[in-house]
Amino acid sequence: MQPRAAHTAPMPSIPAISPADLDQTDHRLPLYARLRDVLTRHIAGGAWPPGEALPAESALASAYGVSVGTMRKALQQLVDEGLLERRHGSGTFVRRAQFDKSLFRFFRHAGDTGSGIPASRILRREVTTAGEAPEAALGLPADAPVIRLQRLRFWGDEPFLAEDIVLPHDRFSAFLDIPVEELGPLLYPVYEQACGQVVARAEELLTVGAADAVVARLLRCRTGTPIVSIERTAFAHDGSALEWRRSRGRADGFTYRVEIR
Amino acid sequence: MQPRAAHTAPMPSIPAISPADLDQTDHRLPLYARLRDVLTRHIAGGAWPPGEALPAESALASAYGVSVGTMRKALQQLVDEGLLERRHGSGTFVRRAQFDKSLFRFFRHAGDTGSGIPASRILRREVTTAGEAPEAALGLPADAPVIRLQRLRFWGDEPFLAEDIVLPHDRFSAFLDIPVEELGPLLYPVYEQACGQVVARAEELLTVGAADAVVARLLRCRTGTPIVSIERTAFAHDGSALEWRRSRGRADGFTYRVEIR
DNA sequence: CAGTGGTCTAGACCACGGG
DNA sequence: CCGTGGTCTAGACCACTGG
Repeated sequence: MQPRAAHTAPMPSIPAISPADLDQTDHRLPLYARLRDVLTRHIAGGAWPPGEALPAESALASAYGVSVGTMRKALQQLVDEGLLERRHGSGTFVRRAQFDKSLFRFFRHAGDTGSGIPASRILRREVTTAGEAPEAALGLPADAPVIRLQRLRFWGDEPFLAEDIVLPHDRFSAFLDIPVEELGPLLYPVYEQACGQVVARAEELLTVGAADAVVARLLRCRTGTPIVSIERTAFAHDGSALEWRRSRGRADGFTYRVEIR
Repeated sequence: MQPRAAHTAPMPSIPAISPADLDQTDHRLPLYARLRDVLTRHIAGGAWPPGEALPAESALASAYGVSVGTMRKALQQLVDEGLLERRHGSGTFVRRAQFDKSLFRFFRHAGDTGSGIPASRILRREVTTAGEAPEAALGLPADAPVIRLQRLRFWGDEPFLAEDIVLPHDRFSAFLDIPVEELGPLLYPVYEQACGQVVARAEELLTVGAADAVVARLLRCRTGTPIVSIERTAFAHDGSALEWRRSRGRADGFTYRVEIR
């Protein structure tokens, strides 16, 4: 999609909505799906500030020259994907901090409040070729270039999670333009805004093992300490794999909550 | 598969559909939601054999005296819940074996195939009052009567999972009429067919701990062996809690897979 | 109160599947 | 070919929110 560089000017606050936007979408898709994609692009581009209302569905419908019912179907899909929130009587809103909720799960120690985002420090960022597990998960050939990230997360001063993150270099080359110091604790918004890559869903695989020497040093525990490992593969709307991530933390005090539907 | 209440007569193969069915639903709900509930009841009652088609949406709509669009919305909700499957050009079908897929997650040991349902043995069934964790999760008063089930699951001869299951006695009294020997490995279909309770979603909470004496005996391991515990609370469509369940198994060889949306 | 999203209708046309 | 579900339209009416 539209990979934007790190230094672009802020978006205009009044988004340019026009029926011509539809021409930039896949003509084979149904109209509501093309509307959904157009709106997704506007939302990802920051056209409407999170927390503020979009135009009314009737206004959007006439702006794009479609019926209200069709626009409703597009909007509803975005609600299902977690991008929008609709409030009866007041309007349609861009959801903020969606990543905390559905695509973000943490190790939690007994004492913490469970709210807030832990601090993180990036230990390394490099371009290499992926190992076996990541490349299989990302569907890449054995020698494809990838961006590899090593990160450590903290509650206060205590490291509790060691992360290895792997991104396909092709889609994420713009990610390398961003100084490591400017990366905040949340990466998915960066993927969206810098690389135009939107995470739609993810799979996680949990296992329990023992700390090896590297992990033990990072987490300040002994080799052999019980460790929980979470391998996550994140996917785009089209089903292609965007990111592979392995997070490891001490098993004591570990808590993982899932909603199943 | 579908264990039906022991003494009931077989269902009629031609379901009696009539607009009067709607009177038995909550009048405060929107029409499509009431249609959804009516259809759920028919499906749970076995009105349409799994794998065979329901009447066409237009036929259903006129049978209930509603418009096609409204009927479509009801049917779509059942698709989202996994009860139905629609195939363009051929029809609407009751899905079989839905419980394997979304509401069923297992401990898996390295060697197993990952397919199939493990055998299970029920060790105890009794009516008591719940402990602290279950009663809080079920939203019951401290001294409410509950049905408590202790169950052990096997891969072949090897026990790998010890389960404690708690059900509110009020809703599940019919469950006690079913002989323990007739209970198969899947309980949710029994809840549906014997007690009319349909599980719509669930929450699971994973933690890692050590085996106490009781669990160690059941799982044939030493006290203190690392153990994974999964606490699940299952909810009905109206949001009320139906079942609390804690499953514990050895941490080595443990695997848990989740899809996040 | 005016404006928003939520429900429901009635119908047209299209795309797919199987006989 | 016919019957199925999928898309899209145009509109009426209701229920909720906020000033």
